[in-house]
Amino acid sequence: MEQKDLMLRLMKYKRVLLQFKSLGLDRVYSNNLGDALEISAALVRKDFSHFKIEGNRRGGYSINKVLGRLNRLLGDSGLQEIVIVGCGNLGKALLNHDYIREGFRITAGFDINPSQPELNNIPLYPLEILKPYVLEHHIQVGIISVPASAAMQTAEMMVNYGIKGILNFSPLQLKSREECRIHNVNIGLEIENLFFMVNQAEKKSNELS
Amino acid sequence: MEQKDLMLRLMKYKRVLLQFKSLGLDRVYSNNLGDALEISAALVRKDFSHFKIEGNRRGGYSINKVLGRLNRLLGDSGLQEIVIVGCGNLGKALLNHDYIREGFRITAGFDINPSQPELNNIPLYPLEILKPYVLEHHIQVGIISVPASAAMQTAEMMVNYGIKGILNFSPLQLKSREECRIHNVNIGLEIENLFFMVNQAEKKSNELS
DNA sequence: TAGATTGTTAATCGATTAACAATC
DNA sequence: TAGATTGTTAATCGATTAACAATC
Repeated sequence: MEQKDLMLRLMKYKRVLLQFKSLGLDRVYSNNLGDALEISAALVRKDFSHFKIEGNRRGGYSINKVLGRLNRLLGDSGLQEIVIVGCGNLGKALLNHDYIREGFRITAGFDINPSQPELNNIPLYPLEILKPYVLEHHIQVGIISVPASAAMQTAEMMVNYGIKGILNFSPLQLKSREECRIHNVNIGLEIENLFFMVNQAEKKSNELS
Repeated sequence: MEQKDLMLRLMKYKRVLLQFKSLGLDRVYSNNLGDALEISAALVRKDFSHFKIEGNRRGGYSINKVLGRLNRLLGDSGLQEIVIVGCGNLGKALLNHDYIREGFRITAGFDINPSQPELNNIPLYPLEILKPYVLEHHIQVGIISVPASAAMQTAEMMVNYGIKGILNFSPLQLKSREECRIHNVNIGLEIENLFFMVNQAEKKSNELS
């Protein structure tokens, strides 16, 4: 959890700072960032000092300076290429979105049986092409949006072809391994969790009254 | 984090136990569950003992007994109804999935301009219908799958109509409030994070060689 | 019995926060 | 200077783990 949370925070700092900047601001205080991320100002300062991001004891932090440092830390590694395996509705939804601002670009979709040759200017290939494509383009990260029944073998394939990171949208929980990090986005679990918390909150407010 | 993580673990226990059961097993050991969830066996026992879920010092835990207890804890509250606001590709993808096994059901989709009257037997309504629908059906949880530009006002509406939990798929980070829990699923952030971790792992292996 | 697994205590570990001196 | 904010230390807090006695 630790390292992952910290890095997610750095990415969030970056996004918030870019927003502030686009609003015309030059400097921020630790408590501005704390408010935006819903964390304490102390934690912001701690994070920054951990990475030698320095501010001014009166004037807070220079947005540009912090952004520069964050880009170096997060690897301002240009536009990264990713692929999507599984071009049903979910895959198409992801293909339709423009992620370029977020630092990556979906360059191809794969499906056992693509319903169309391209979508949003991104080519859709049959699954057989995945291996040569990944090898040729040195793809490091991919998205799985196939049905649960195909998820395991899809992941297997992707790992075999050398993919190092997978975002898995299938309901099947996949395990990370040494050679490949897998993040599971389990929509059902999230909803179930929301219901639980909502019910909790209700119980609590009933107790009070 | 604390409570939320614990509850997510309980849900994962439940899912894994259901799988084990469907495989014909009767009993499990703490280390089976630990392996499945990628946590330590000690944590499993701790969680169980915290909720007075008892096992047998030699024979592990009875799957049925644990499941019974988990259902009571998690609120085996029948099939819950949820709605989706935003029926573009992502919304359609979610509408197409059958979540009944996961304990809830999407009963309606809403869009400023629905492209079709129904999908997967679920009616799609224009946004004006959202308010009466939510009130009449006592909807507690909803999904936001609208573009970033519409996300904030969509959430505002939903909260006003009395929705208590939102799963937000738009790239705009929304804040939870007292009256309504919001979970953000930020795909861009997840991918960015994967790239970071992949690069980290690479660096580390380069250092070793 | 011998062996294995639970249940629980105490130890560890790490993340977060409080608080305040340094300083702009 | 007076006031405000950083940078950092020490304290807190809570989650996780190690370890082992209890016991099936």
